Amino acid sequence: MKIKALNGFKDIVPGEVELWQKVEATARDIFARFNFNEIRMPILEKTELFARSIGEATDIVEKEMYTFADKQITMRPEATASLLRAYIQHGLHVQKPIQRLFTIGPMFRHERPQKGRLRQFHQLDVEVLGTPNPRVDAELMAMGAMILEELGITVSLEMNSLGCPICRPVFREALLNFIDDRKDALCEDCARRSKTNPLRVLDCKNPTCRKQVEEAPSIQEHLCSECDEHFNAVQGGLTQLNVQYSLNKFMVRGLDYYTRTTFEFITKDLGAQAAVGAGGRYDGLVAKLGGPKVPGIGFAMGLERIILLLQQQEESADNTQIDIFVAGLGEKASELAFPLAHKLRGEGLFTAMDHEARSLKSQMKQANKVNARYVLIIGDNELEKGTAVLRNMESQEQQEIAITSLSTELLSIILPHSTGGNPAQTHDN
RNA sequence: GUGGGUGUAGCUCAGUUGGUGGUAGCACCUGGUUGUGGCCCAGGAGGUCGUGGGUUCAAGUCCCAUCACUCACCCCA
Repeated sequence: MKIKALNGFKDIVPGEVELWQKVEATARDIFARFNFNEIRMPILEKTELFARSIGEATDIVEKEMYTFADKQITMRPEATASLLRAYIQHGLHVQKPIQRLFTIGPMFRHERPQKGRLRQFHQLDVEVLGTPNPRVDAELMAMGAMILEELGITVSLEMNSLGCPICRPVFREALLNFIDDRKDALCEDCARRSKTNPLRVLDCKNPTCRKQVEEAPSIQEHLCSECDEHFNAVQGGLTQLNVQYSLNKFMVRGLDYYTRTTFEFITKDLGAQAAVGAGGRYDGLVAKLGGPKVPGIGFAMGLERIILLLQQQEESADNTQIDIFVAGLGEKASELAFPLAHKLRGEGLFTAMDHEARSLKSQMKQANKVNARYVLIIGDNELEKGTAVLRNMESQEQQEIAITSLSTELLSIILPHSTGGNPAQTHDN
């Protein structure tokens, strides 16, 4: 009986992992350009943290969390709660009044898996803490758009405001009245939602609900003057930054903590899982978790969904490269080649070699397969002469090099990777 | 949690009315003269036909169950 990965859990194997590296590298690069700092948190937290931040009555907390009940600890279903906990615990607001933070890592939710939805999935998550400035809202959306754009993913950005503790209850009341008038026409789910989280009735997918809801009151017309001013300023900022967006009065959030600005990056190409990224402002949350009274805003993107979109676009995967393949022929030569390869690696060369004592033809094939730029051939002939043969795989030219000065000679001929970085990133040229 | 679809080689898949598992493609290994890659050719290796029952002289094929995967609902990134 073979042991397989758990349902909803996936391995990322060579050939696919290169795409992940590309996405993460692009995101990190852009985070740096926007002056964000990385933070990493543990995966396990006290269950209470998520109950308090995400909301007791949300689906995530009610039935989707991986919890060790006896220990009252839970594997994080999202990043914001953990990040804020760390922010509060380390007093980061004292060190710097405005913190711009990002994190990348796995999240866990026990849902039925489907396309673009796994039980362990990965998010990149961004939070700006310490300022209510609407420019930050616009800047964040612009950054999210830039990441997706540089990856070559086309999405639309939809935005709404959910108001604040002052104006949202007023709107909620108006909405409840509206729903009450036509509750018979709404689907079962919406009947339930109207009690638990009436705002969610607005984004029901059921066509008849949708039709009913078209006439529903708009939150955008119920905003208090501060929220309305903020909402307008965010839109002004987006225009200044030349970010395309559309307003969607039906867009609400499943998590309790959002206030004012909310937004989603939507794609048409992922079936039911349309949201590639989503986020919004949560001005009361830090205080609610016992921290300072600072506003915050953030968003998360689903890496699996981004990867799926990239895979749909182009089958181009990796081409990792090797600087030199060391081919030893015969026992004596291999005896010399083995430590030589190690030395080259120490010098910074990406070096491959085969330990199975195979034929030269076979080793050449391998060298070709791993994309080696050069092959160094050491056999009995060479040992006698005190030389080795260096073959340029592309030009097919070969030259002899004295074994005594081998590594310095090689280094001068084979320039190490100019980027010095991950070979997966050098595939552009 | 609720529905639908699909399970044959590492991957993508053939498999006729039940009659010994494929000459299929990709990938892998070894060869095509003595020590040179990509192309081509030849050979090789690789499978408890998801699992467990049942019908039958005979089941990959029919029936039941179960598990897994997958899509959708729900929810969300």
